[in-house]
Amino acid sequence: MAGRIQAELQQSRAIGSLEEEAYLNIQRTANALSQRIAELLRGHDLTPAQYNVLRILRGAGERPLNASDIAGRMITRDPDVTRLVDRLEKRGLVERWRCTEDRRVVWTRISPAGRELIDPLDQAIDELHRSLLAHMPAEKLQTLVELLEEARDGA
Amino acid sequence: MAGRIQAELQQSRAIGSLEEEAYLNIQRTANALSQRIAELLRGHDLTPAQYNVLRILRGAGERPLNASDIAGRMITRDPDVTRLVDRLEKRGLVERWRCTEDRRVVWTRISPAGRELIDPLDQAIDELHRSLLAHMPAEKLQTLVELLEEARDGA
DNA sequence: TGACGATATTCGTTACGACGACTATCCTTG
DNA sequence: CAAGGATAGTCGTCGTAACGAATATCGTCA
Repeated sequence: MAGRIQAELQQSRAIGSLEEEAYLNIQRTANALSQRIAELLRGHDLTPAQYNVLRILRGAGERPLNASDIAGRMITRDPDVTRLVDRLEKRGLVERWRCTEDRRVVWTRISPAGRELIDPLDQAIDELHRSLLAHMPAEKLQTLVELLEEARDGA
Repeated sequence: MAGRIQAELQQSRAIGSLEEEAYLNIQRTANALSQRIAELLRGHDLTPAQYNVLRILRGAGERPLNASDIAGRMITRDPDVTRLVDRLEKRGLVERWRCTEDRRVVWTRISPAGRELIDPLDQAIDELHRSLLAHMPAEKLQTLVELLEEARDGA
């Protein structure tokens, strides 16, 4: 019967596998949640990627990081980090200088202005994270985390 | 003790809430899985968004869709559909013509070439979807789907 | 020392997705 | 029928993320 309907609609994949349904649900959920984060950050003229870089740099404290370090802590490739940090430097949120011992590397460090921008944001982001999933009991969240980790094992 | 370490590293949010952990896991998993899909499609010179549009159009059969229809079935906004379909038209994968009754709307339909491109792809995509999550029993996938749906309820 | 491979970054390009603004067309309503 | 609002689509712009290629520098080893 389902096959009949599928043939008529010419949508042979309309009713997909459980695996596909899981895939689509992961994508939709990731999208819905990240939009809310982006929305909050937009009010402070930051994109999620920029906020992410600033947090990574702040996490390193006074110790500067190079592009590969930053890329390694994100999912991003080195080439993209350059331009991402370019924009942050242009706004004075990070400082960059070339390493004198190894002139190939460029050190990057968060600036005081960068800190001033993201420090007050932490609490808001943390609260948003919590509130987005506050309707779920901890036990379910724990299960969700475990299932997602397991899901990634195959990819 | 944990607070001590956090203070030293200046990473006050490094050890986040369970909600944040869930959020990050959703993002990472979505990313890991969609990369594999994109990889497969790249071999056929299609992006995920393009494949998505073509499947939507094929699903409509002979009946053409306008930009709002297409946008409504994706997460995408109307303005972006225009250019997305522009590229598909340039490659002859879709046909577009202006509606005569209401000259504001532009009908879009998948072309024979478009069908020929995606028809053989369906099986490969379906198999990839399955194989990416094949290591998880159906029961866990079902739980995952339910938890993700519940997670979205808050956003 | 000089050639060669490895490493770190930058540059060029394309596509996507978000924002807003603009145009064309239709529809209503006075 | 004309004015104004609604609708459908397009255009301009930016930032991100992917690809590959190019450049600069370093380290090694013959």
